[in-house]
Amino acid sequence: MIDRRVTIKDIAMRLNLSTSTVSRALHDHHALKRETIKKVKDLASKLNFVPNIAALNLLNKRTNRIAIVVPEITNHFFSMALTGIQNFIVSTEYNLMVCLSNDSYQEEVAIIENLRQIQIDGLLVSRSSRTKNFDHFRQLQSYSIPIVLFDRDCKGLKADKVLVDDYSGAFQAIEYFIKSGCKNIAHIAGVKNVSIKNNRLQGYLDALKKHGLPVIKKNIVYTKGFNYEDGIKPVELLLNSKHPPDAIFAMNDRLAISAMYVANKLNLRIPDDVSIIGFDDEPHSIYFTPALSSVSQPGYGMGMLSARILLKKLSEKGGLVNDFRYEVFKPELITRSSSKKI
Amino acid sequence: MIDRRVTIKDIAMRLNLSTSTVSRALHDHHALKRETIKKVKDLASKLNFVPNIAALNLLNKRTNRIAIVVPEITNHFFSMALTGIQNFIVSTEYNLMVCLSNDSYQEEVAIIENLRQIQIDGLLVSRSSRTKNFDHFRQLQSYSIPIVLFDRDCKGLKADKVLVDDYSGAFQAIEYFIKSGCKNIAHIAGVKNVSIKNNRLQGYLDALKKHGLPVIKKNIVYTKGFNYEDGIKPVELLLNSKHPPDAIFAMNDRLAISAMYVANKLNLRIPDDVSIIGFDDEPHSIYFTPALSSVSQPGYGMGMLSARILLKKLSEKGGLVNDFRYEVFKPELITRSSSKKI
DNA sequence: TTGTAGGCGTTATCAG
DNA sequence: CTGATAACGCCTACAA
Repeated sequence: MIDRRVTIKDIAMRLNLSTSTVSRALHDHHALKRETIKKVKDLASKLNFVPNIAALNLLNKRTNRIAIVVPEITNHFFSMALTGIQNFIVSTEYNLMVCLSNDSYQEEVAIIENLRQIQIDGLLVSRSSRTKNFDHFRQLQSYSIPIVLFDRDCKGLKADKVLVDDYSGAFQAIEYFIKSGCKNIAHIAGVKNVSIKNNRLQGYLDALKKHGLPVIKKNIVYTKGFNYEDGIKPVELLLNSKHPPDAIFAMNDRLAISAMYVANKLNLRIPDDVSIIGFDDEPHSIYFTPALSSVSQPGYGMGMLSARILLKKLSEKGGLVNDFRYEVFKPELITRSSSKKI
Repeated sequence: MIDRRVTIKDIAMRLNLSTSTVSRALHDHHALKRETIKKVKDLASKLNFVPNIAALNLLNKRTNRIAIVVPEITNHFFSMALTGIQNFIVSTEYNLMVCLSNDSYQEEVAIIENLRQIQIDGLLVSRSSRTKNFDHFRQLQSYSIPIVLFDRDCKGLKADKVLVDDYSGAFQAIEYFIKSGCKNIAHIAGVKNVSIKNNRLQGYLDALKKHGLPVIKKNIVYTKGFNYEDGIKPVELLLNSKHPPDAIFAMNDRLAISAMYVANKLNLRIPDDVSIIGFDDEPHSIYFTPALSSVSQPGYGMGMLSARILLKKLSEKGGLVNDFRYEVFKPELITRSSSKKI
C-alpha cells in the first residue's frame, strides 16, 4: 500500500533541486539543462508521479469536469448518445459525470443546483420532458458555464444545440404511408401536454395536409407514458373503433411495438390491415415479426458532436463567445416489413 | 455573468471578520456568538456562496469522485445497474464518472491508468469479458482505492463483490425444460474462451447431469459476439442439423431472440417444436411472439447495493479494512410462452 | 540555469 | 469568542 502519493516536493528533495525546477522540468521548460530535465523526468516516472489534480484545479480555477444530464439511459438513443460522448471525452483531459433526471423536472433542477455546488466546467443536457422553465439552466450559464443541448430543445434558451429533425422524420414516415396507399393514418403522440417531440406531431399533421388527407381527432392518440405498456390500452381502443386506421405512426419504437403487439392479438395482419412505423430504430426492432419499420436517429454521432462542441467552447474560454452552434441531424426512415411496400 | 465565485475571504472582508471565523460560522462552531453565525450565514446565502471543492479536496486529500467502469451501457442490465448506482450516489457528496470499456481489455487498462492519474476515491467495476489479468485493478488498490466488483467476478482479486448467481439461473432454466418434457437441450454459450458467464454453461451441464441427460457436444453452440446478429448463423446450423434440439437456453436475451427469429424463419413452432429461454429479461422480450421466457437479474438493486458498499468502505477509510463483502443475488426464471408449460 | 516567495480557498491548531 | 498562521500541491513572477 502506498499511503501518500509522491509530489514534486519529494522529487525535489531527492534530487537536491527546488520544486520550481522540478515543475519546470516536467513541463520541458526551455531554459533548463537537458540533463536536469532528464534527471527529473526519469525519477518522476520511476516514482509513478502524477500531478495532484486538486492542486491544479485550485490553481487554474477549473475543474476538468463536465456533466451530462439525461432523462434516462435505459433507452437506445440515450445510451448511444452517451456512448458517443464518452468515447470522445475519454481522449481528452476532461472527465464526465453522468446524471439522470428520471425525466422529472424537480430532479433536474436539483441536479443542476448540485452541479453548481460541485462545480463543473461545462454541461451537456437533454432536458426532461416535463421541463418548461429553463431558469435553472440560465443560472448555471450566469457562472460562465457553457451548455450544449442535445436532442431536446429548450426554446428561448441561448445555448449550443445539437438536435434531430423530428419534423422531417415524422413527415417522411407519413408520406411513405400515403405513397403505399394508406388513407387513414393514426399517430401515437405520447403524453399529452408534454411538449417534447411535438415536432413529430407537427410533421404528421403537415404531411396529411400536404396530401389532402383530413386530420381526424380520434386518430391522434395520447398515452400515459412513453413505455411499451403505456401503448396497449390506447391502441386497443384505436383498433377496436369504428373506423380503425390502416396505418399507425408511433412517436417511439416502444409504443410502436405495443401497437404491433395489440394488432397481433386482434389478429390483424401487419402491414396488410395496418401498417406500423416507429421512431428510434432500436436494435431489437428488426427481430420482431414483422420487422418494425422505424425512423433512425444518429445518437452516437450526435453525442460525439455535442461533446466536441462543448470542448471547443471550453478551449476558447477566454472570450465569452456569444456565438452558438445550431446543428440539426436528419433522421432516416428505415422501411421493413411492418409497412407496405411502395 | 459572474466571473469570480465568492469565497470566504469576500465574506470575511465585508463583515470585518477573519476567514477562520467565517469558516467556523459556516460549520456552526459551538464557540461562536449566535449573532456572528447568523450574520455570516445570511451574507453567504445572499451571495450564493458555495465552498470551493478543489480547495477542500486539496486539503482533505480526497477527490469526492468515484468511477464506474462497465463494458457498455446499451444493454438493459448495465443501464439498470447504472441507474441504481446513480440514484444512490446522487444523495451523497460523491459524484460519479462513467467509463466504458467497450468490452475491450486494452481500453479497460487504459481507463484504469487514466483514473489513476485523474484520481478517484473508489471504483465500481464490471470487467470486460476479455480481461484475464487483473493487475491493473491491483495497482489501483495499491493506492488504497477500494474496488467493488459487480456482476462479473475477477477470480482471485480481493475486493467487495456483488454478483448474480448465474449458475442457479441456468440450472433453473434447464430443469424447467426437463420438467416440461424436453430431452435434447442446446445451449448458446456466447463467445468461446471468453470466460465471462461460464457459470451459465456450468449450470447447464450440471442440470443435464443431475437428470441423467447426456451432454452432446454439438448442442453447445458458440458465437462470435453477444449480439442479435451473432446468433443467427450458429442457430441456423443447430436447427438444421440432423437431430435438432427441442429446447434452447441462450446465455442472454439477444441471442435467445435471434434463436426465436431463426426458428420462426424455419417455420418451427415455439414452444411446441423448440422451447426457448433467454437470460436478462430485457423489457421488450415480453412483446415478442411468443413472449420470451427469460432469467431475470435485479440490475437496479445490484447497482444500488454496490454503490452502498463502496460508500460504506470509503467512510471507514481509516482502517484499511481487509474484510470484503461477497453478495450473490439469486436470479429468477420468468416463464412465458416461448417455453412449454410444465 | 536555478531558487525564492506568494497565492489558489479552505480548515485546523494555537494563541490571545 | 475570535484572529493569525501554516498547510494541502502546484505554478509563475521575480530574483539571483
